[in-house]
Amino acid sequence: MLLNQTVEYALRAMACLAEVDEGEAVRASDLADLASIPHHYLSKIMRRMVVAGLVESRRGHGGGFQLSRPPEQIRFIDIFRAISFDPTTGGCVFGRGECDLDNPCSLHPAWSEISETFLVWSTQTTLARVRSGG
Amino acid sequence: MLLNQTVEYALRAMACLAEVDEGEAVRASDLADLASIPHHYLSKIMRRMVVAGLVESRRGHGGGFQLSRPPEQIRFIDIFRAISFDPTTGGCVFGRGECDLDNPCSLHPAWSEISETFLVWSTQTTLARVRSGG
DNA sequence: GGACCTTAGCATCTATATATCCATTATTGT
DNA sequence: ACAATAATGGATATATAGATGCTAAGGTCC
Repeated sequence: MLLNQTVEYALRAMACLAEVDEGEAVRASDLADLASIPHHYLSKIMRRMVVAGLVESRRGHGGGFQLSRPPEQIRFIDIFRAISFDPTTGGCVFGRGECDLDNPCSLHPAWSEISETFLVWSTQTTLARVRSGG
Repeated sequence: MLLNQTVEYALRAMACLAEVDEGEAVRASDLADLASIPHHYLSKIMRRMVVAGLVESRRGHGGGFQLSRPPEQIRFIDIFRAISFDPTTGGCVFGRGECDLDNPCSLHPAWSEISETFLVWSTQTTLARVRSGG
């Protein structure tokens, strides 16, 4: 798969949250079932979403998780960064410090092409895309 | 980073091989220095390239590795598949069996957009791109 | 044939990602 | 106040990725 397991889980969980009515909290265990994610592991992931400010949590009876703002204001890249998966920090594929736009390594052009594309996609795609299904 | 470490190493090593003159073998240790890859780890990666038929190896004095065919005939996806990183086998991000084009999950459209893009890129980009630097 | 070079293969070790368990804390409803 | 509910946090287990070391096997050169 293109992304790692945790990133995939996070995306799925957030997509599920975006599908439920706003103002309604979803319990961690329900979310786990809904998105087919190991219950306990999901808790850890959701915590990171809360810390990043993407999700609000309520404890106690009737509690659960819900998006802290409208789906159209939550970009995929926000979710990625919330779990420390930052596509922009890749740097040179060669790992060479001296590689930059002025003095690019041989892989640079081909690499930045796809890397830029991914960055743009994750910046422009929001959870609203999920709800509309478009 | 977008790709995992091993995929990145493989890409770097192959790019280095593509840069040297054809017909000239590069020793594993030289290649490791050139591409900044741990020596012993590179050996394992190169073995996979040999098994996949992308690279030929010669033992003994004057031996080493070299591409088994011209750079323009080695696609990035060939390299990825050689180390079991196959971007096409991702399937549904939701992990739902019932998700397909007729009955897509809510993440499907957004997801297949970037996933298709990556597939096309890795299929159309070859090591020739590395040599020309374009 | 013998000395030397270089990949091949295996076994192992460490780090990180992934997953689980359990006690604790906060909140709600009665 | 009490009991039930649900997130939180820490400790720990398991799997996989990443890295290393050593010996064997194959090849070159004199």
